Amino acid sequence: MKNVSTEDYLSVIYKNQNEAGEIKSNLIADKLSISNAAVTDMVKKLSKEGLINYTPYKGISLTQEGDSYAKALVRRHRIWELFLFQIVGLPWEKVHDEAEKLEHCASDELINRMEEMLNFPEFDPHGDPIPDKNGRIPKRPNHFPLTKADVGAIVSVQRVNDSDNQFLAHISNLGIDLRSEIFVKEVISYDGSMVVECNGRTFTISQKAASNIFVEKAG
Amino acid sequence: MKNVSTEDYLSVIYKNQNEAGEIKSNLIADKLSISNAAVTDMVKKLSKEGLINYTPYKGISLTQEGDSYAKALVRRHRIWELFLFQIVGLPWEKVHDEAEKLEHCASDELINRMEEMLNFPEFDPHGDPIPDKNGRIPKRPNHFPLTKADVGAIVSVQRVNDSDNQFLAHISNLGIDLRSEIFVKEVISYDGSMVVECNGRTFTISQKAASNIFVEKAG
DNA sequence: TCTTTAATTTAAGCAAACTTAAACTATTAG
DNA sequence: CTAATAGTTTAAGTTTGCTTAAATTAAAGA
Ligand SMILES: [Mn+2]
Ligand SMILES: [Mn+2]
Ligand SMILES: [Mn+2]
Ligand SMILES: [Mn+2]
Repeated sequence: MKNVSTEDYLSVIYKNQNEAGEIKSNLIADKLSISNAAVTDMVKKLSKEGLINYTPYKGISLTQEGDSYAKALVRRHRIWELFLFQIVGLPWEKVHDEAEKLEHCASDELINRMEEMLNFPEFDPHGDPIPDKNGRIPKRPNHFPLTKADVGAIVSVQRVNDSDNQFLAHISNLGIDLRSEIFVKEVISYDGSMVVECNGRTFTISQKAASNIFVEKAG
Repeated sequence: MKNVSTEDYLSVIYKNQNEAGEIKSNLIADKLSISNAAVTDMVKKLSKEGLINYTPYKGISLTQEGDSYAKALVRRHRIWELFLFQIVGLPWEKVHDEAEKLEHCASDELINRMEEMLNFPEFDPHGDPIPDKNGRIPKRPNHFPLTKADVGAIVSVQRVNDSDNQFLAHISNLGIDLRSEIFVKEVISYDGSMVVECNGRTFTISQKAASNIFVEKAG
């Protein structure tokens, strides 16, 4: 097992790489709240350790080894999140920060045991996929932001953006949960907010919030 | 919350202080597997931070503040241990090492939630007391090593030494658990080993093992 | 193409927590 | 009471991961 710092770099790279698998050093610095110079330093070390590909002034990307290490970290993180949510009963806006630390300090045995307790789940409390022991990532039907749903449609929540705790607490408060069904009654053209019905209650949801909720057409 | 290193020092001091509340720098170095020089360094810092009392060449002891911080750490550690044992189902020889890391990275909220799930327990899986939120430590009836039990006596296990995982796995294998009742049938004077009955099975237990099992007379 | 700007790297330095080796104190034995 | 020894501290140096400021490279606009 690598140290916490190394793990944080790998997981930031993994989560923020573009479609081509590349990331700017800039973005890493941003996400970790450190200077660019520190990133350059560390990136050299990670490269020497064979975890990333790096050519100065060009790009940064994960090697095979770095990628599978990062995938294992994401796995740990999401299993912790689901465990805290489902077994311990923490609300979904609190599990991420907790998991951010716990992911670095549980043995594989404990992670696997929790996975078993949770019955080998495919998705975390925010709807993000959990890689299995072999690094396989569950696929999911296409989903799109709630803002793209048509008036009159009934959709079901598949995933929510887990990067803003206030947002999570907010929609949870409105009664929106993973797998909730939402009936789109009206879209206010002025500001893009939506009038929806969910769990028998009708309320308005802002465009900003709706854009962070991902849904599929309800069958 | 202090950093991991500081926490490790405090908890080693707490757990290894003598009756007068003092500890040799020697012992700290030993327990943390680092040099004496490193301990001297750190001990100065902790002293400056008001967590320990320190006079060069004399003694090291916890201040009020250091003591209550250490107590909170022990609380975290033991709640984690019991949680892993009872809720997650890890065997008692595995919970200590896991808790050793987890104790540094769960929020108070999570610890308190686990405590609640466990119904405000008083003792960890090895029979060690769990300080409550206010630092109060549950008292327990007198207990003594199994080696001191008389032939013919029936005793119940109150606590086991949690510092050796092999020992824990061994006695667990023999069927000895916390609160097990043990009937002392015979003591072999040659090597001090004991023939005992526990859960209907009769077997021999070495003096070494028996000396790490603490019991009280069964009522 | 040349110049301006933005992104990135290099240089120099710092703090934390270690190390080994040497110097110092305290304790204990003769 | 002195000398040997055990325990502790100081000195000097290392590694890791960071900082700011200066230099370099790449990209974009005129
Ligand atoms: Mn998360
Ligand atoms: Mn998540
Ligand atoms: Mn323990
Ligand atoms: Mn214990």
